[in-house]
Amino acid sequence: MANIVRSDDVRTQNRAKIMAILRMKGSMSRTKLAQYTGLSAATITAITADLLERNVLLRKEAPKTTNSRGRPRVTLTFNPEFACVGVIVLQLNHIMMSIADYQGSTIFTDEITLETTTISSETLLEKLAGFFLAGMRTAGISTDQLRHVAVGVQGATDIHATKLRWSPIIQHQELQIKQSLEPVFRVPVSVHNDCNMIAQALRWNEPELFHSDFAAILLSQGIGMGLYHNGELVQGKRSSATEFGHMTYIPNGALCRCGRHGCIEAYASEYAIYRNAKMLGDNSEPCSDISQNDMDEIIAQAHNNVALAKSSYDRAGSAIGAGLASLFALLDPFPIAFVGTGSKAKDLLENSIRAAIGEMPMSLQPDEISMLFYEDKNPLISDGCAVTALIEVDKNINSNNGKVLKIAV
Amino acid sequence: MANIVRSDDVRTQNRAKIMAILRMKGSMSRTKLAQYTGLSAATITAITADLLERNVLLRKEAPKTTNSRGRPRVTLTFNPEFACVGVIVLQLNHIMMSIADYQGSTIFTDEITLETTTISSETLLEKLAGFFLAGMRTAGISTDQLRHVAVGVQGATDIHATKLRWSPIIQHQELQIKQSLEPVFRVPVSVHNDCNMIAQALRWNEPELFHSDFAAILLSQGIGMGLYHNGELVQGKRSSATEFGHMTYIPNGALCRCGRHGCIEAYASEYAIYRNAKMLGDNSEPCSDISQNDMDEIIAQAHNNVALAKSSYDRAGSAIGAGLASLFALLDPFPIAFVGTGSKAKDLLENSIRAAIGEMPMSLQPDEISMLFYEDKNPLISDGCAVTALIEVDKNINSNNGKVLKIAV
DNA sequence: CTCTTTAATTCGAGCCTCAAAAAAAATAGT
DNA sequence: ACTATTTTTTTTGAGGCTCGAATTAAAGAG
Repeated sequence: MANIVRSDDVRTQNRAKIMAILRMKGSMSRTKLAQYTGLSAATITAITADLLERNVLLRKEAPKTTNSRGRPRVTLTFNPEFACVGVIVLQLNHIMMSIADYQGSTIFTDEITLETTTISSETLLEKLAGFFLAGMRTAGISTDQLRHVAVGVQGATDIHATKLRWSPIIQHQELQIKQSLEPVFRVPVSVHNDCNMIAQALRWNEPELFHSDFAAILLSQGIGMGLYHNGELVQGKRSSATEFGHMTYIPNGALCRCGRHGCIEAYASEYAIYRNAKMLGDNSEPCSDISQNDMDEIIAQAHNNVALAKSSYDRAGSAIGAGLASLFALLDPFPIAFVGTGSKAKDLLENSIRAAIGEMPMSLQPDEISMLFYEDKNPLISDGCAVTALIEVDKNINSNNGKVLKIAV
Repeated sequence: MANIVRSDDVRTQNRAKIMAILRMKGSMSRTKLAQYTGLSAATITAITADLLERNVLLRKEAPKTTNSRGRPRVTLTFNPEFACVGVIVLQLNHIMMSIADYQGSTIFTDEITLETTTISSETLLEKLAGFFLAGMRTAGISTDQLRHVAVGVQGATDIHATKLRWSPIIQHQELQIKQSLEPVFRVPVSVHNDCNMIAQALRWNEPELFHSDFAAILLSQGIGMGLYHNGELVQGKRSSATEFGHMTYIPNGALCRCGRHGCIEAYASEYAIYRNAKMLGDNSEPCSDISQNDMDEIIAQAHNNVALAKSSYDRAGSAIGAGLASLFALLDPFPIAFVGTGSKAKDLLENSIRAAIGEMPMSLQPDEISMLFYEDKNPLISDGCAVTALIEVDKNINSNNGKVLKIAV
């Protein structure tokens, strides 16, 4: 139900609208803002004057290319120096970090490897914090400028973006990331599923293709999904993740990493393709450390028409296609982005995916469904986290009237 | 993006909130309204004064049971005579209609049978209109009082609630219900999927059990679903229906009524259970006219441990359970209402459904999932339509400042 | 150096909500 | 019967917000 509306809620809403448009478009003049928002010029002046005074926005030097008559428009942008945000991406045996200014430009980035599976929760959290702070120091950025840190993780997070509920990359459950990092960073920390961050990044980078309704499917060790429906991220009731990989493909079928049988992941993930191509049997224990070389080799075999390799990819495609068919039955068809090393096998997968989707009940042609492939997931995850962090800062500025939100120690 | 912009939008929002609470609770005093909405007493007075003057609300004679001190509270309700709404439910060979007053009490109801499958679209639409208007005359209600007609149909409607896109009960596609009935009734007409109406009714009747996140699954000739997630009805991008029955259960499995193979419906609908129990084969043409007697007989056999009958129901339960497991992987587990004659077999289905849901990856116990069974679908569909129609009228009063919206001929 | 054009700002009107004060309508007590 | 008390509702004035109209600012055109 819509919330109570007071007079100053109107201002908050409209300011949010202006900031959101500016975030999306980068920069814009007041007149254009009035057109986009539908607000009057007077209101735009009032709101932007406030934001300019508070140093949130900046008057940008006009390009002056337009040789038209009249008073020139003044372009407004976010002030890059107003704040900065941090990104930490936690993956199997790998941590990335980056720092972006308030305009969204990355100003520093670093990564390290470390054994995530054997390490204790406490040590892992200490490492995360230490590695990020080291990056801040190297980049020469004072912690005073930091306003938010978004953490992207492989695994299921909770709906409130506070913790990692379950993940294949760590042994113990319930990694309380927000709770333990906030006292260190002294700014709000949020925790997000990597696939959702990929979807966020795609939505940001290619709004014409991916906006209201689309899915990003991550093909790697596991199978993940970030799904937007009606312009909103689809999340569970408690957990963040739309666990596409754990939808049922074959009842009582192949053994999945999650312990159940017949999940899509048990047919379409790297370990599933690997064990099928190596004839290890559908109920053999999922391998967690398959090298990229191993996978490349299977792809090469498939390209050379080695039957077993080819059929392994066919099976993976069929599993993904069947899952998509089910999803399309629920929400109608939408475009899909396949992300991650698995999409190196684009040509091996696409046909069987389309075949398995088959004809939709509503006589929708399968060819209408657009599929795009992105091999490199990491820049997308980072970008998604950065955007998410910036949006959080924007929200904060808006609701707290620009007061810097710091966490008490 | 949220859209509150102007000062009067604030009023519209807050008035909507008051009306929604009053709709839900039936009646309430101004003081209680202030508590529930969080608005100040002054604002409640202003808004309700306006609604009282426009005859939308009514001062209800106080029950006077409370022998407390102080000025007695005046209870406010919707004025039953302010308007009335119509309901038409279109099913296989069957039409129901009813009329409800503005408070939601049903004041007239009627039904007829007619061959929906053989009739032409034009004749069917004429029949619908004629039957409803005849009901209005019999009930002695002037068409001036009518403010909205909600049509509930079996099949997929479009997202704008204007037409029936596809249905097993008619031969031709794209039945333009809104377009052809509005000129006759001269009030707005909306078209809704029956399962969504069932969900709406359950949400209304039992808000403690079914509110933000739940599904209603209709078990009858086909398998339908009305799904609420995060307090909102889940709909497709273009079509209304979450086609649970057409999610894939067994790839390339049994023949479904939709023409594809392996849908849940091809295992769990009446025709699926019937053809399995009668050993007609999974690819035999789906029967559309199985009598309730036939189904009752199979249920009786199953209760008498006839293996084939029992296994038919087991299989149906497994199909439904597998579908739910997939849905739970996407959205986390939620309570389910099983509705329709199929839920007569409650005891035969529940165990195999729960078994197929199995253990959820997030270590959620399957017993936590509450399942309720409702044999009689029709009152739920009617109630859902009535509530939907009333909400439409409320919206209209709110946005058009109470002016009666009539359709020009 | 003035005219025209376009952008941005200022100002008063009109809403809306809210808190505080006032009024209304009952019961309790003497 | 009459006053005090209690609770609900209304009235009143202040403050915030957006909007349209008028005004000011900052260019190019002639």
